[in-house]
Amino acid sequence: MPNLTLIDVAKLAGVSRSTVSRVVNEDPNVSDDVRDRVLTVIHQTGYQPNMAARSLRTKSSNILGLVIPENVRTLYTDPFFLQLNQGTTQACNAHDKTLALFVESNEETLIPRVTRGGHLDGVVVQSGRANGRLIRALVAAKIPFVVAGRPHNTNGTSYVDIDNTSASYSATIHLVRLGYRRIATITGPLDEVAGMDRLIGYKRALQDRGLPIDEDLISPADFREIGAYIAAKRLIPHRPDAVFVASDLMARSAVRAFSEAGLRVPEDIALVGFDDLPPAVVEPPLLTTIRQPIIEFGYQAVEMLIDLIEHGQDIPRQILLSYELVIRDSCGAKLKGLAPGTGSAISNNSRSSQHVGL
Amino acid sequence: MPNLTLIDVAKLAGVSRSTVSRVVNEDPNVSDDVRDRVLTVIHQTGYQPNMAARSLRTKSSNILGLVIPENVRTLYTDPFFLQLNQGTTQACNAHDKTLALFVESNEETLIPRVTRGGHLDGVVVQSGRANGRLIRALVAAKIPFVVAGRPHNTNGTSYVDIDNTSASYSATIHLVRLGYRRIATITGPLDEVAGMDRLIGYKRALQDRGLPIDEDLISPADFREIGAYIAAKRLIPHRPDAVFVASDLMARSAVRAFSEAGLRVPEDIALVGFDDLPPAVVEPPLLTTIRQPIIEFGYQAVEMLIDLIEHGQDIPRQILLSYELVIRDSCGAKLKGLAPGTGSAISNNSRSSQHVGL
DNA sequence: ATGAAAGCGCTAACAT
DNA sequence: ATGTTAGCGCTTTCAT
Repeated sequence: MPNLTLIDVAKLAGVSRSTVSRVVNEDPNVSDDVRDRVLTVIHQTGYQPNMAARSLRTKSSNILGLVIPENVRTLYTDPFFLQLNQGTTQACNAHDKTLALFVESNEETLIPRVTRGGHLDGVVVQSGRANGRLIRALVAAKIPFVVAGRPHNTNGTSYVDIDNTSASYSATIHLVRLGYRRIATITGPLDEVAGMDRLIGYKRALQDRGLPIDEDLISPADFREIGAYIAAKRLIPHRPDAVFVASDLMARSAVRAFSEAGLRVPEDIALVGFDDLPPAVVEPPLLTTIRQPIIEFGYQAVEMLIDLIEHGQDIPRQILLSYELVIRDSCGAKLKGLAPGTGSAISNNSRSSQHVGL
Repeated sequence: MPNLTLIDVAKLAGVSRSTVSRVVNEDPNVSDDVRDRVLTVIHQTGYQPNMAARSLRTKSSNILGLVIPENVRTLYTDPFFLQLNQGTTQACNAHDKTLALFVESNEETLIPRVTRGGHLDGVVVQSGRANGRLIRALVAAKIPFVVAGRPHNTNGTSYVDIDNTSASYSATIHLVRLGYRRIATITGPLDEVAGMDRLIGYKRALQDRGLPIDEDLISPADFREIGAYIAAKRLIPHRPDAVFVASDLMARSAVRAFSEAGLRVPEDIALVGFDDLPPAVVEPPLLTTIRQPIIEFGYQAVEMLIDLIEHGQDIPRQILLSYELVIRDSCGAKLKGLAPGTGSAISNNSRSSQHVGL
């Protein structure tokens, strides 16, 4: 039977309500016997402090928001979001925070639901899409926030991300090392940070190894299946011997496009993907790919957010997480007898996450 | 710049704060010109009412909880939970409710997090597992709740479920109609309602068609892969010609067990599954199975909960949703030329959901 | 170490 | 139609 208040407990314990409050909040300035008495009453009655009243006073609710400006269906279907979510949920559990979910592709209705006063101590924003309006609204509402996963606009905001440039650099270098010379790329959307960074890494790798950058071998796409299919077809006449594809999902499309043109992967054309999500291993050829620590990623975003809430967010914090190159079949390393092992060999970047300058 | 209150708005608009409150809450007793004036100020200032204060007064937070007594990993991996979740999330969006997520397999820590006062207007509990303690805690805390998905303890509680008995009855009848006579079953855990109900439907179908119930043909399992594998092996010496398996995941295990014994599905032994989740169609033989409207299911649970919150929960409400028998390859209907069509033919129970007596 | 009292921002009688 | 007022349950000075 709850609905009892501090006053009820105070009466039962024969003390004032301030004392009960102190006990509940573990204030050391309470004598041991009084504390025991109060605690006993609390346990017997099952008293639970009223959160609304508490947050009204303290201006803090212990609730963190997870904002995903996407369709509900997308969230529960796309393995990227699922893993990101898993990480954030686990982190909230670990820190005893309540997690509120805001999933809606329409910013118009999403924004007021999130900013609607007082509810939230802070939010994690998940999306690769442009979300300038949302972020501006968050700033205006003074809600602390961290952007997780492919942030679009990063100036002055705190975020957690993969080091996309460095990862795509490694992927491309891997292909160079295997002896390929006409290395193409199928990119993500170039107006997204992740898409652009992965292209930059690709270019930089070619430059560093003295290979020419051939615009015909750069085929822009959009992280989606059809876009990648078309992009792959476009590449064929230019006879690449390898392709770095900016996501596993797109890599699968590319495999299809190539095989329709009679090109086998990796015999006729090698492939490296990005993500290491289920599409990478759903069917042969198993994809050599860049593994992102996505769960970790969601986890870190929450921890950063909590830190921001507790210690102020004047200085934006930014973390880049490391990745792994997972070598499987599509790059042809095994074919060439160059794979380090039988199973999926893993080559690490830097094991620990690296902080990046402000 | 938020952090302004009713009083600030009132001053700026030259009215009292009750008037502003009335405008915000769409009370008709406000003259048009005053309303306009206040609304203007609200828009200009970007005022948003403080939720904590509001819920302290009204005893209502507009937050619904989604309680899932499972591992976080399970939630984000098991397609059943994913779909259930999708439905609840969509319903919360549609009703402009904030959704708070509580995912934790340990009831010890889960319960206080959920009941911790005042937060929640109500919760949807998702689980097939025994959750007596959780439910008792909810009752004690006077938090309205609805159980979604295979509730264990149903006395006096409101819930949404599939009509498991009727569905398994249909599945079994389908096998009888196809001419099978030694029809076995691999069950779910018999201490769960869903597991038991599916067994009951199976038995009832055999009885109704004058077939004997042979205990040797009833092989208990637990909705898990290994359990089902063993259960299937156990069945083989008794030479069933068909099996009704209480979940698709288990059906896949059974296919494996049979094929290892040289039995082909459906040529040597027919199979009907349950769920119509991805495992049903991931590889041949495509499973004939019972499709549950799981998303709908989560959606209905939320709507029921809202109704409970608004109109009192003295009378527990209980809804059984209809299912569909999806005919694919594993039952052998096509083999026998008895399938209604080429694609997956669908036979309906009753299209609309049916309310079940109190 | 404990109690008294003020007030967080809001809504809902109750007045007018 | 609008204003006045009294709390909702809690934390937090300020006294003692």
